[in-house]
Amino acid sequence: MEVKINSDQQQKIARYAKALGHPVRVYVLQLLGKQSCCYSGDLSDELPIAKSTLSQHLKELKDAGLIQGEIEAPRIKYCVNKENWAEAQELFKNFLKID
Amino acid sequence: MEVKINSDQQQKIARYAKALGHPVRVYVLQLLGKQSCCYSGDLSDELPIAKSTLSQHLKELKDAGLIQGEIEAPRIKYCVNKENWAEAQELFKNFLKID
DNA sequence: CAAATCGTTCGTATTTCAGCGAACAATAAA
DNA sequence: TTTATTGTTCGCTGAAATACGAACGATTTG
Repeated sequence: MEVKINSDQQQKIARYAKALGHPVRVYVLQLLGKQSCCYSGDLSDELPIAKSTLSQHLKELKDAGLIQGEIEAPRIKYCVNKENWAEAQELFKNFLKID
Repeated sequence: MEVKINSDQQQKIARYAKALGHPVRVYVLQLLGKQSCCYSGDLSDELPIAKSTLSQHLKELKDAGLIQGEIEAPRIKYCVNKENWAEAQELFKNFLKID
Protein backbone atom coordinates (compact mmCIF):
# COMPACT_ATOMS: atom_id res chain seq x y z
CA MET A 1 0.00 0.00 0.00
CA GLU A 2 1.21 3.40 -1.01
CA VAL A 3 2.40 5.89 1.59
CA LYS A 4 0.54 9.15 1.15
CA ILE A 5 2.16 12.53 1.70
CA ASN A 6 0.81 14.59 4.60
CA SER A 7 -1.91 12.10 5.48
CA ASP A 8 -4.23 12.45 8.44
CA GLN A 9 -2.39 9.65 10.14
CA GLN A 10 0.96 11.40 9.74
CA GLN A 11 -0.47 14.59 11.16
CA LYS A 12 -1.95 12.77 14.15
CA ILE A 13 1.27 10.93 14.88
CA ALA A 14 3.20 14.21 14.59
CA ARG A 15 0.73 15.95 16.92
CA TYR A 16 0.94 13.27 19.60
CA ALA A 17 4.71 13.06 19.18
CA LYS A 18 5.06 16.82 19.62
CA ALA A 19 3.19 16.56 22.91
CA LEU A 20 5.67 13.92 24.05
CA GLY A 21 8.64 16.01 22.95
CA HIS A 22 9.56 17.17 26.44
CA PRO A 23 10.67 14.98 29.35
CA VAL A 24 8.38 16.71 31.84
CA ARG A 25 5.33 15.82 29.78
CA VAL A 26 6.56 12.25 29.42
CA TYR A 27 7.00 12.09 33.21
CA VAL A 28 3.47 13.37 33.82
CA LEU A 29 2.02 10.70 31.53
CA GLN A 30 4.10 7.96 33.13
CA LEU A 31 2.88 9.08 36.54
CA LEU A 32 -0.73 9.03 35.38
CA GLY A 33 -0.18 5.58 33.94
CA LYS A 34 1.03 4.41 37.31
CA GLN A 35 -1.39 6.10 39.68
CA SER A 36 -4.38 6.89 37.50
CA CYS A 37 -4.68 10.56 38.40
CA CYS A 38 -2.78 13.43 40.03
CA TYR A 39 -3.12 17.01 41.12
CA SER A 40 -1.37 19.94 39.54
CA GLY A 41 -0.31 21.24 42.92
CA ASP A 42 1.39 17.96 43.82
CA LEU A 43 3.25 17.93 40.52
CA SER A 44 4.26 21.50 41.13
CA ASP A 45 5.74 20.52 44.48
CA GLU A 46 7.78 17.69 42.96
CA LEU A 47 9.04 19.13 39.67
CA PRO A 48 11.93 21.61 39.52
CA ILE A 49 10.04 24.09 37.32
CA ALA A 50 7.80 27.08 37.98
CA LYS A 51 4.11 26.35 38.40
CA SER A 52 3.36 28.57 35.43
CA THR A 53 5.66 26.42 33.33
CA LEU A 54 3.97 23.27 34.58
CA SER A 55 0.63 24.85 33.74
CA GLN A 56 1.86 25.39 30.18
CA HIS A 57 3.01 21.76 29.90
CA LEU A 58 -0.34 20.48 31.19
CA LYS A 59 -2.10 22.74 28.72
CA GLU A 60 -0.02 21.27 25.89
CA LEU A 61 -1.01 17.72 26.93
CA LYS A 62 -4.64 18.77 27.16
CA ASP A 63 -4.52 20.46 23.77
CA ALA A 64 -3.08 17.27 22.29
CA GLY A 65 -5.98 15.39 23.87
CA LEU A 66 -3.88 13.06 25.99
CA ILE A 67 -5.08 14.22 29.40
CA GLN A 68 -8.13 15.85 30.85
CA GLY A 69 -8.65 17.79 34.03
CA GLU A 70 -11.55 17.58 36.44
CA ILE A 71 -12.10 20.52 38.72
CA GLU A 72 -12.19 19.69 42.41
CA ALA A 73 -12.06 23.29 43.50
CA PRO A 74 -9.78 24.80 44.32
CA ARG A 75 -7.68 21.99 42.83
CA ILE A 76 -7.68 20.21 39.48
CA LYS A 77 -7.42 16.45 39.13
CA TYR A 78 -5.71 15.30 35.96
CA CYS A 79 -6.09 11.90 34.33
CA VAL A 80 -5.35 10.26 31.01
CA ASN A 81 -7.93 10.63 28.26
CA LYS A 82 -8.53 6.93 27.59
CA GLU A 83 -10.02 7.33 24.15
CA ASN A 84 -7.18 9.39 22.73
CA TRP A 85 -4.63 7.32 24.61
CA ALA A 86 -5.99 4.23 22.84
CA GLU A 87 -5.79 6.08 19.53
CA ALA A 88 -2.18 7.06 20.20
CA GLN A 89 -1.37 3.46 21.14
CA GLU A 90 -2.79 2.21 17.86
CA LEU A 91 -1.08 4.89 15.78
CA PHE A 92 2.36 4.32 17.27
CA LYS A 93 1.94 0.55 17.25
CA ASN A 94 1.32 0.61 13.50
CA PHE A 95 3.86 3.31 12.76
CA LEU A 96 6.69 1.70 14.75
CA LYS A 97 5.57 -1.79 13.69
CA ILE A 98 5.41 -3.08 17.23
CA ASP A 99 4.62 -6.83 17.13
CA MET B 1 7.87 0.97 40.80
CA GLU B 2 8.39 4.66 41.32
CA VAL B 3 8.43 7.05 38.41
CA LYS B 4 11.61 9.09 38.47
CA ILE B 5 11.73 12.73 37.39
CA ASN B 6 13.78 13.50 34.28
CA SER B 7 14.99 9.93 33.85
CA ASP B 8 17.12 8.73 30.97
CA GLN B 9 14.13 6.93 29.58
CA GLN B 10 12.01 10.08 29.63
CA GLN B 11 14.73 12.02 27.85
CA LYS B 12 15.08 9.33 25.18
CA ILE B 13 11.35 9.12 24.60
CA ALA B 14 11.20 12.93 24.37
CA ARG B 15 14.12 12.96 21.91
CA TYR B 16 12.58 10.38 19.59
CA ALA B 17 9.18 12.03 19.94
CA LYS B 18 10.61 15.41 18.96
CA ALA B 19 12.03 13.84 15.80
CA LEU B 20 8.56 12.53 14.97
CA GLY B 21 6.94 15.89 15.67
CA HIS B 22 6.57 16.88 12.03
CA PRO B 23 4.46 15.09 9.41
CA VAL B 24 7.18 15.19 6.77
CA ARG B 25 9.55 13.26 9.03
CA VAL B 26 6.79 10.76 9.83
CA TYR B 27 6.19 10.33 6.09
CA VAL B 28 9.88 9.70 5.43
CA LEU B 29 10.01 7.01 8.10
CA GLN B 30 6.82 5.37 6.82
CA LEU B 31 8.30 5.31 3.34
CA LEU B 32 11.52 3.75 4.61
CA GLY B 33 9.47 1.19 6.49
CA LYS B 34 7.75 0.27 3.26
CA GLN B 35 10.59 0.29 0.75
CA SER B 36 13.67 -0.11 2.94
CA CYS B 37 15.61 2.84 1.53
CA CYS B 38 15.23 6.01 -0.52
CA TYR B 39 17.15 8.84 -2.10
CA SER B 40 17.01 12.43 -0.99
CA GLY B 41 16.55 13.59 -4.56
CA ASP B 42 13.50 11.38 -5.04
CA LEU B 43 11.96 12.67 -1.83
CA SER B 44 12.70 16.19 -2.96
CA ASP B 45 10.79 15.56 -6.18
CA GLU B 46 7.74 14.22 -4.36
CA LEU B 47 7.41 16.51 -1.35
CA PRO B 48 6.03 20.05 -1.66
CA ILE B 49 8.93 21.62 0.25
CA ALA B 50 12.26 23.15 -0.68
CA LYS B 51 15.18 20.74 -0.90
CA SER B 52 17.00 22.73 1.76
CA THR B 53 14.04 22.20 4.06
CA LEU B 54 14.03 18.48 3.31
CA SER B 55 17.76 18.41 4.03
CA GLN B 56 17.05 19.94 7.44
CA HIS B 57 14.36 17.33 8.18
CA LEU B 58 16.67 14.49 7.17
CA LYS B 59 19.37 15.98 9.37
CA GLU B 60 16.96 16.05 12.30
CA LEU B 61 16.13 12.35 11.78
CA LYS B 62 19.83 11.54 11.52
CA ASP B 63 20.62 13.55 14.65
CA ALA B 64 17.91 11.63 16.50
CA GLY B 65 19.53 8.42 15.30
CA LEU B 66 16.52 7.06 13.45
CA ILE B 67 18.01 7.06 9.95
CA GLN B 68 21.41 6.87 8.39
CA GLY B 69 22.67 7.88 4.97
CA GLU B 70 25.04 6.00 2.73
CA ILE B 71 26.81 8.00 0.05
CA GLU B 72 26.38 6.72 -3.50
CA ALA B 73 27.91 9.80 -5.07
CA PRO B 74 26.55 12.09 -6.15
CA ARG B 75 23.44 10.80 -4.34
CA ILE B 76 22.73 9.69 -0.80
CA LYS B 77 20.76 6.58 0.07
CA TYR B 78 18.84 6.81 3.33
CA CYS B 79 17.63 3.89 5.41
CA VAL B 80 16.34 3.25 8.90
CA ASN B 81 18.89 2.73 11.65
CA LYS B 82 17.73 -0.68 12.83
CA GLU B 83 19.35 -0.56 16.25
CA ASN B 84 17.83 2.76 17.27
CA TRP B 85 14.55 1.89 15.62
CA ALA B 86 14.37 -1.20 17.85
CA GLU B 87 15.17 0.95 20.86
CA ALA B 88 12.42 3.41 19.95
CA GLN B 89 9.99 0.51 19.47
CA GLU B 90 10.77 -0.79 22.95
CA LEU B 91 10.59 2.62 24.59
CA PHE B 92 7.23 3.52 23.07
CA LYS B 93 5.84 0.04 23.62
CA ASN B 94 6.55 0.30 27.34
CA PHE B 95 5.59 3.95 27.63
CA LEU B 96 2.26 3.60 25.79
CA LYS B 97 1.65 0.16 27.34
CA ILE B 98 1.10 -1.50 24.00
CA ASP B 99 0.09 -5.13 24.66
C1' DC C 1 37.91 21.51 -18.62
C1' DA C 2 33.19 23.11 -18.22
C1' DA C 3 28.60 22.03 -17.22
C1' DA C 4 25.27 19.39 -14.77
C1' DT C 5 23.62 17.08 -10.77
C1' DC C 6 23.04 16.38 -5.99
C1' DG C 7 22.79 17.69 -1.31
C1' DT C 8 24.44 20.82 2.37
C1' DT C 9 25.06 25.09 4.67
C1' DC C 10 24.20 29.84 5.50
C1' DG C 11 21.55 33.77 6.44
C1' DT C 12 17.02 35.44 6.90
C1' DA C 13 12.24 35.84 8.55
C1' DT C 14 8.71 34.03 11.17
C1' DT C 15 6.69 31.08 14.44
C1' DT C 16 6.92 28.17 18.30
C1' DC C 17 8.86 26.57 22.57
C1' DA C 18 10.31 26.77 27.38
C1' DG C 19 11.56 29.16 31.07
C1' DC C 20 10.28 32.88 34.51
C1' DG C 21 7.80 36.37 37.74
C1' DA C 22 3.83 39.04 38.33
C1' DA C 23 -0.88 39.59 38.20
C1' DC C 24 -5.28 37.69 37.99
C1' DA C 25 -9.52 34.79 38.95
C1' DA C 26 -12.07 31.26 41.34
C1' DT C 27 -12.82 28.89 45.27
C1' DA C 28 -12.25 27.52 50.13
C1' DA C 29 -11.12 28.61 54.76
C1' DA C 30 -10.96 31.53 58.73
C1' DT D 1 -15.43 40.08 54.79
C1' DT D 2 -10.74 39.06 54.51
C1' DT D 3 -7.17 35.88 53.80
C1' DA D 4 -5.28 31.77 51.84
C1' DT D 5 -4.90 28.42 48.29
C1' DT D 6 -4.81 26.87 43.67
C1' DG D 7 -4.03 27.27 38.89
C1' DT D 8 -4.10 30.26 34.72
C1' DT D 9 -2.71 33.94 31.82
C1' DC D 10 0.25 37.60 30.40
C1' DG D 11 4.40 39.65 28.99
C1' DC D 12 9.07 39.01 28.65
C1' DT D 13 13.50 36.73 27.23
C1' DG D 14 16.26 33.59 24.79
C1' DA D 15 16.48 29.40 22.23
C1' DA D 16 14.68 26.27 18.92
C1' DA D 17 12.01 25.02 14.92
C1' DT D 18 10.36 25.68 10.23
C1' DA D 19 10.25 27.65 5.98
C1' DC D 20 12.89 29.69 2.01
C1' DG D 21 16.51 31.21 -1.68
C1' DA D 22 21.21 31.69 -2.62
C1' DA D 23 25.63 30.04 -2.51
C1' DC D 24 28.72 26.40 -1.92
C1' DG D 25 31.21 21.85 -2.39
C1' DA D 26 31.67 17.15 -4.16
C1' DT D 27 31.00 14.22 -7.71
C1' DT D 28 29.50 12.79 -12.31
C1' DT D 29 28.74 13.71 -17.10
C1' DG D 30 29.72 15.56 -21.59
